[in-house]
Amino acid sequence: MTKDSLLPLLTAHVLAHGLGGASLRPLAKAAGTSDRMLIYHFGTKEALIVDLLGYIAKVYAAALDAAMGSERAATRADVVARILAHGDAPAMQPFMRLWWEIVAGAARDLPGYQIAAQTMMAELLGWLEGQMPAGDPDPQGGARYLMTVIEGTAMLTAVGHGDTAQQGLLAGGLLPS
Amino acid sequence: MTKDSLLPLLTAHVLAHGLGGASLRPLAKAAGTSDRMLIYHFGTKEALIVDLLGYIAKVYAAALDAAMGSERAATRADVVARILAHGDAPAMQPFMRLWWEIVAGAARDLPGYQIAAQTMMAELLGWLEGQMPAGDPDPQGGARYLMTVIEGTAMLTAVGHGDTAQQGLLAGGLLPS
DNA sequence: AAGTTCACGTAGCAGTCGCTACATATCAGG
DNA sequence: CCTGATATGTAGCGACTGCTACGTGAACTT
Repeated sequence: MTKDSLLPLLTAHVLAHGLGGASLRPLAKAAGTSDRMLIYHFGTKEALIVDLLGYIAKVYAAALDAAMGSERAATRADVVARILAHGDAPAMQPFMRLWWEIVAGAARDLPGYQIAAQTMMAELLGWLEGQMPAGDPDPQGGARYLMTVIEGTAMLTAVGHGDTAQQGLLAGGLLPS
Repeated sequence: MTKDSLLPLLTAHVLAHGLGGASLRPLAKAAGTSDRMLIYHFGTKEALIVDLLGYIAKVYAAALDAAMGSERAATRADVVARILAHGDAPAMQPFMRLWWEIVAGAARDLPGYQIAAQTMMAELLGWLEGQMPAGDPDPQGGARYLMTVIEGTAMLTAVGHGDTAQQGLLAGGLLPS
């Protein structure tokens, strides 16, 4: 029972039940240990959360790499459509729910949240740059532009305004019609 | 001591200390009452939160109306610049921090969160529609497009990727250069 | 004047929180 | 064989959680 064998189990519990309300005893049960042992390994609940966020960021990076198709999209709209489909996949939804908790924690400057969120966004940006269509006039700037649009769409979707975002993407020429 | 006189004080406390970790006794102290009385008035903590979210949505609507300048912007980029400046104002930052908690709650389907978030986004959309430049070819779609971009920028700013979003807006022609 | 409802204080319930003290059990190195 | 570090279980601490039981003045109704 090392830290590294604990982190995947803790991640699974947090994906299912959330990060903000997580407490040591349920976390320990999910990981097959006791709260006593979690403190033994991580020292503090806060340190556990920080370690866990770092691990989740690495898992997210690996998931993005795995989802990276080798063929490039033909247009920016195709890039947007591809990544939105990826985010809408049922397998991604527990992660999406967790993501907004991470954003909320980052906005409140809780330890570890900012770094984890920045790591994941930097990873997404790199992925997007690699996905930009060949011959795009401004791949760097375009990737940043698409990331902004994509995250706005994700947020509006989370609060039930997904259709509004879709209409916006259409009006902006960012969805294949 | 009625509900309506309590809600502004509760809102102030929640803006300062967050919504997720709020518990009855600190809330009561901030409102000058006891936890006993909060339960007396609202019945349940959950009902209190739902009422509070509804009230906060109304406060947000009023704040938007008050911030609505009478003169229209000349370009879409000016609309974006104006509302981003509004969101970056120091007075708005406690609300922004709260906003991400609301989004996280909506993503987890906590009672009241979705409705409050939808109300606020609908209000913002209406405001944007009224702000679109005269002669804009597609005010409805354009407003939805700008809202998506603006919310994406807000999220990236919250996690410390504000500069990335700025570069994206520039590349998308959505910031006055 | 009697009865009813409202508004509020005090005290406390059962449960959970993060964390600790203490006792072991296991196992490698001298 | 002894010793020290690593690992784990049991019990519990004090603080806090949402919430309730109970009592009491004040106001309003009939």
